[in-house]
Amino acid sequence: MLRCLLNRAAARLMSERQLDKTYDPKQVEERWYQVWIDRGYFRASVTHPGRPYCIVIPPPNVTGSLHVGHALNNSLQDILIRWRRMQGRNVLWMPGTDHAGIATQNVVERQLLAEGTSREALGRERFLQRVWEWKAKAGDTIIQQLKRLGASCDWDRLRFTMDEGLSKAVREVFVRLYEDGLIYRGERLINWCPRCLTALSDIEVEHEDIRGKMYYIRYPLADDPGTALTVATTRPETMLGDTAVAVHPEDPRYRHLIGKAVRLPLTTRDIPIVGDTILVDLEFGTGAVKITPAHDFNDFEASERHGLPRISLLTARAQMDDIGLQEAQADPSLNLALKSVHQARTIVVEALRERGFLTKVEDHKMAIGKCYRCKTVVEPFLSPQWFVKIKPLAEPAIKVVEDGRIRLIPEAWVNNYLGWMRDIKDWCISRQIWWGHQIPAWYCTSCNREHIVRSGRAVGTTAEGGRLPEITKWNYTLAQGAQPVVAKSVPTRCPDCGGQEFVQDPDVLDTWFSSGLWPFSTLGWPDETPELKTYYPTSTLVTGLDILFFWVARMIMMGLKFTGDVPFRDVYIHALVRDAEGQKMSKSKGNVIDPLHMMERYGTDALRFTLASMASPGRDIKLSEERIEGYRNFANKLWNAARFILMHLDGPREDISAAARSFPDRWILSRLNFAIRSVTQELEHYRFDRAASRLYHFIWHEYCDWYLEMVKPFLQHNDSVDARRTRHTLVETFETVQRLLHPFMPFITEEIWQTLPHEGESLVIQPYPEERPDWDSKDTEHAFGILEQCVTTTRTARALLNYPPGKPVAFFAWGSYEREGQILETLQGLVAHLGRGVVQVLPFDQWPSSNVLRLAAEGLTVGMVVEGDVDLQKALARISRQRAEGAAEVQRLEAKLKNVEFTSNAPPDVVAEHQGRLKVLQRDQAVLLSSEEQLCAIMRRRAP
RNA sequence: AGGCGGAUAGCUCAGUCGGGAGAGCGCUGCCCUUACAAGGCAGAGGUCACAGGUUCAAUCCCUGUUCCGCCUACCA
Repeated sequence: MLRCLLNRAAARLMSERQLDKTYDPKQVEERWYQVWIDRGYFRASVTHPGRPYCIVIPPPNVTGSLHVGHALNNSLQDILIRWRRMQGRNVLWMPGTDHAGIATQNVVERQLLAEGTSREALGRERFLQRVWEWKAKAGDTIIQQLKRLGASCDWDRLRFTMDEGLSKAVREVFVRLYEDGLIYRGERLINWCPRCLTALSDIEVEHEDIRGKMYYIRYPLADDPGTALTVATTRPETMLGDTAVAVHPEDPRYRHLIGKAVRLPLTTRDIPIVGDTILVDLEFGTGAVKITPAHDFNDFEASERHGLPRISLLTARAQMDDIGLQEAQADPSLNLALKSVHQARTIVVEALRERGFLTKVEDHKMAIGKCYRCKTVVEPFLSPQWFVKIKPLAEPAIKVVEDGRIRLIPEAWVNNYLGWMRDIKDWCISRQIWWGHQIPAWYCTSCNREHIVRSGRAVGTTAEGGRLPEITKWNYTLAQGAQPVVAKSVPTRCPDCGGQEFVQDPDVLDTWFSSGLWPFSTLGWPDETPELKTYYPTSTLVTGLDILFFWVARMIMMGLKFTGDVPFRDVYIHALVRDAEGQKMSKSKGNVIDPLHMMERYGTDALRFTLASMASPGRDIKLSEERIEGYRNFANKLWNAARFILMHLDGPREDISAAARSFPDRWILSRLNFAIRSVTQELEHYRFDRAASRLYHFIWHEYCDWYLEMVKPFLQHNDSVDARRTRHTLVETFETVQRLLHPFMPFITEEIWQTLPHEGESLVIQPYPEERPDWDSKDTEHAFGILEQCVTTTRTARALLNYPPGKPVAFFAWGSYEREGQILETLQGLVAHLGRGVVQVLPFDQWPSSNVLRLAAEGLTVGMVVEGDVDLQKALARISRQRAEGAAEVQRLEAKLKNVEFTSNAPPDVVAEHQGRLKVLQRDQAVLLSSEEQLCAIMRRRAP
């Protein structure tokens, strides 16, 4: 015990001179990242040699904070980027942030609320100033966190979606689309968030199933109140806005009623009965459908088909609107004005019931839409909005994916993408918020006409409501505090009426409008910059599937339209990160794994490696802290391998020809080459998980568990030829390992690499390992297989029999001496070293020789077949025969064996069960095993 | 409602020629062997969801069923 402690103390003294015993990420990461930045390794230049390789970062919200989804997304990008950089490509990783319109505005509005004020109170200009201030303050956070993650972006090129350059691109795109007739303004039914007070596009609405109710309401015929049509609805409060009832023209129940009218309950209005094949499903409900054009998308379309009026019952805050109620001729005694939708429903249902119109209420499963930013229930809302006519843009975007000019990885998403694109609806791009790119549309105050210009400058404000063009009144009324700004300079003169004053549209563009331009706007478009020429189309896009439609689809459409080329070649789509239970991470559930906390605790490399190893295609990632801990241990393992190697490097190194290399050296080079080949292949196929797993297995199990163990005897005598050569291979292989692993674990590999003998100033710019066919050695790997079996067999037998660790074990092999036997003989030293204790290798065909028996008499004896074609039954028969014929010597020795018995007849079931497997039978039976097919011999320890 | 994905060890998951059932974590036993106890060695543990079919042979291919997840969606 004492000796052990002393040994450990001595070892610690020795090692502390070089590296600490455990890897401490903290003091390594910051230091190296600063060096990399200072030396400009991440800087891209169009003049760099090498084929361009470019990734544009999915820009995170400028005021956001790094969550685990970012960590995954950016770890994978950094792996690709570092790998390609080391391969000598001209690499650009373009970083940037997104202004994230609604999300950011909401954040600042919450701050204002806490201060007891509001954006309306501040007014548009001061509010925007406030957001810019917040952006200046918080905008750096996410960037610093990405740096912490090791992201090797070219930070000098950092862009923001509301930069002047990018804003210019946005206006240019808007104008060109307008000129091409692909942008239009119109009063349409859109999705409206009554909390954010803005329109949303279709995909910004999240659907959620709820248990609702279906209400059946009688609509009496106007000319025959005794007869009634019964309609079914889930939203009875909107019935006041009905402007027709539809039935199927082939429905025998109702077809004779088409053209007649019903008296709408709770109102004094008569509304027509129309025939409609699209809206009405004969099988569903009662077969009669109320048409409420201002509050339902289908009904809106039906109203277009039949030329029906639209009555909007709701205010922007989703309250019952006084004017709308009057228009609907609703019974004033109901007192619905300014009641919420929910209250209105109660009132209307109660009134219908009292007056005998409500015939039935039943449970009904239905879906409601919620705002993706604030989860408020959205309302279909009639309002003037800007739209992009999307079909002409979608068609080429479908084609490039069909053609394979853009590859989606995994391919499973192709169908999803195509299906969505083929069914795509016009894109509502106007938002009634303030934070974003204001729409470059100006209205003449005299004639109301709109003018779209590339640049417009406001020169004076007016509070005169009278000066507002009719066309913008709704928008300005809604945006209280947004003072109309009059422009006298641009456009200079209204071409239609000669008017000289203009008011800009107060709305801003959907955030995704500007991020849709990201791949080319960040490279300088619309100018023909060298960057654009060099790096566009970009190479790979790495993104989560949650923004496939929001962002990726728009980039493809915009890229094709404005550059005539695809924005990227490959789209790698990774999964969502969930918690260990598979739940979506959210702050409210409290199941968030904070990547910053993980980096702090386990090191950035461990986090990155975890995320990479879990990035299997087609499955969500269930992240757990234990997993990260496991890879922290992996980093530590690597670290200690480095310590071991450094500890043995004091001494000369000698390069030698391949032929003269030692067995362990030849073996590890062959395995290393295999690792290089597979890691590279897996990366080319975006199989980060497999690449990571190969690295893990190679480094831990092949390199550390076997190679470093095998090498120890070679290093015993410091100046020996063996030691000199081994040192050379140690450096050669371990340096290669650092390069191979660097894209995954950039920090620890740099730290280790710098302490190894090396050429060059940083691992970041070293070449990535390439295949070395001359390192391949099938023979060596075959021999290693035999060695491994011998060693494992010995250890297994020893463990199961509780055989003392230090006591010798005899080992004998069964096979042809010329082949495997000879191999084993040459590896005797290694078998002895790895198998612990004294091991003798004997050709098995001498068995039972006196040598073997002598060993057996002394202790545990292990034998195995090393050649595949031994017939078990025959072999066992031979053993019996030899014993029966009985060399006197054999019998004499056998008699001496107190506790070991040789069994010449393996039980048939044992043979059947264990044939071909390296396996020990039972606790009291030692042995023995096989190479490929055959069980070989069984020794039984007698019970004491 | 449609589409897609998944179901393999206690847990999380690999397994893309149709022939060997695997890894990590967890668990059990032994071991502080001079790189590493965040370690080493060994071990237990599976009807590859279910039912059919094709085949000499199926975790893998086909059909159907069940359960879970996701995406899309205008059934009032």
